[in-house]
Amino acid sequence: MYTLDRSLIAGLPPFSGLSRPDLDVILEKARPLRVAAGQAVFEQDTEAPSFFLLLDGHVRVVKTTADGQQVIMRYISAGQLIGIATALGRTTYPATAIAAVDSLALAWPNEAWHELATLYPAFAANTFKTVSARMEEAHERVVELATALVDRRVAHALLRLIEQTGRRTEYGIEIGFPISRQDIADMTGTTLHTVSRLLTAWEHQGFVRSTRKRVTVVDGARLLDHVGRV
Amino acid sequence: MYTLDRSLIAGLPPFSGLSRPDLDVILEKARPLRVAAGQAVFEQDTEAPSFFLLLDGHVRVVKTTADGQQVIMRYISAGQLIGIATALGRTTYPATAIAAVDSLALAWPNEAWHELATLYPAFAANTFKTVSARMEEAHERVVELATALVDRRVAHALLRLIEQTGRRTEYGIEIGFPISRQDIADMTGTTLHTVSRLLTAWEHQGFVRSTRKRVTVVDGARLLDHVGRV
DNA sequence: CTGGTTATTTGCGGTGCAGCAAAGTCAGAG
DNA sequence: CTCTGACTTTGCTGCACCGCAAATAACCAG
Repeated sequence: MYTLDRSLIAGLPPFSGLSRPDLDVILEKARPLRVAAGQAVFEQDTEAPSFFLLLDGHVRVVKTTADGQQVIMRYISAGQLIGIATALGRTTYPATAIAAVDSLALAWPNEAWHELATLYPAFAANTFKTVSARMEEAHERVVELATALVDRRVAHALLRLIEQTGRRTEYGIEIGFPISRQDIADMTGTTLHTVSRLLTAWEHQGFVRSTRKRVTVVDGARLLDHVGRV
Repeated sequence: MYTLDRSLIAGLPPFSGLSRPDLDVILEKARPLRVAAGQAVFEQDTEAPSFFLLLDGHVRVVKTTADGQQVIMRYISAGQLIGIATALGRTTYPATAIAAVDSLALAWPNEAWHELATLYPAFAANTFKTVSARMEEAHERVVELATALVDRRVAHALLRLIEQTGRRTEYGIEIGFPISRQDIADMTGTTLHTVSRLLTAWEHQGFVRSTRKRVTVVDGARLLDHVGRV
């Protein structure tokens, strides 16, 4: 058993601008959901009955193509909404969400979204901002995939990850959850072999350090400069 | 001089669900803008004073990278909004918009968007739908760029274009505006040379026909099947 | 501690596609 | 009609990257 810390939730972006009583009404409708590492929060192309707020942990959102290839669309950290299919007018999830570590989420039934969106304009506005931001991120990724070489794409992916989830360590900034070479490859449209080769090369040059499922960026600026050359 | 055909505009997606008097108020605030083929409607990274509705013609939305490479994000056809930077909370345009043919647009000052969005909920909701749809398109493109080979990407691009703008002709369905090999390359992250080679190969096989800046898809189904094989 | 599973490294050969170069083709301006 | 610039085709060469294979290396359960 546990109790929700409402004051923590009140500060999260999806609910910014909402009054405390309003928030209580909203939280009333949610149920907590624990997800073990490696387990799915929801699966691509299945009926979408709920949307979620990640309270703790890290979740990767993965699209699988018809021929089985996987692409990691994004990593979700605590405080972010996920699986908001209903807000986009969909009835199925467009991707699978897998917990990268043991995670805790709140789940709302879809009906709640529509109630909340009409009752609390700030909530609808926040969702719109989120969707806008994700559209722009996706556009930037399209540009990068269409124009940049693999080393640049992988470097950018690492820098984005440490920006979103990085923790200071003795040697630099470490990505805040376990991530394999395969995962990084699935984020950047390459193979685990190529990622492995890049990481070892960069480790020799002192830009990064890595062990099994852990990556630390020692000097992000020099890494970016390194891959920047034509 | 010309007069707006309000009944035509009333049927366009961005304004669906709005009453005729409401629409008149909205149209009052717009000014017409003619753009010759090859001219920019707006330019990337410049101040965004207005948003636009394309009434006639075709416009391509292009992002240019720091090192000068171009990526065509989308083609806009008549009836679609464009340059809605302000709706996304931006003050500059994230891309350049170039008329592919002589085109006609309506331009509204940004202030109008915020007025309209608050006065007419249906307008805001339509915009949200548009942004959601573009986010999903962008996600699909990320997946395709990350997993599919060039021939598949080019084939898909052609099929999307004929779906959006195709006109029946004697031999098949022709893309509704002039488009060069370079343009197709900029849509799919490849080079004009590769596109040229693909088109000639496909022409020999009877899938497409093409002349200078014109592409006709003869048999889309067989083309897709052809590039689908591993 | 030990065996088994999962993740990583690294070499080698193959290939999809870019880049360069040059010729050919078409359209519009004058 | 012809000249000029824009577009397209096509061959050749090279390289970035993938795919396969096999050897470590790290973690986990019992």
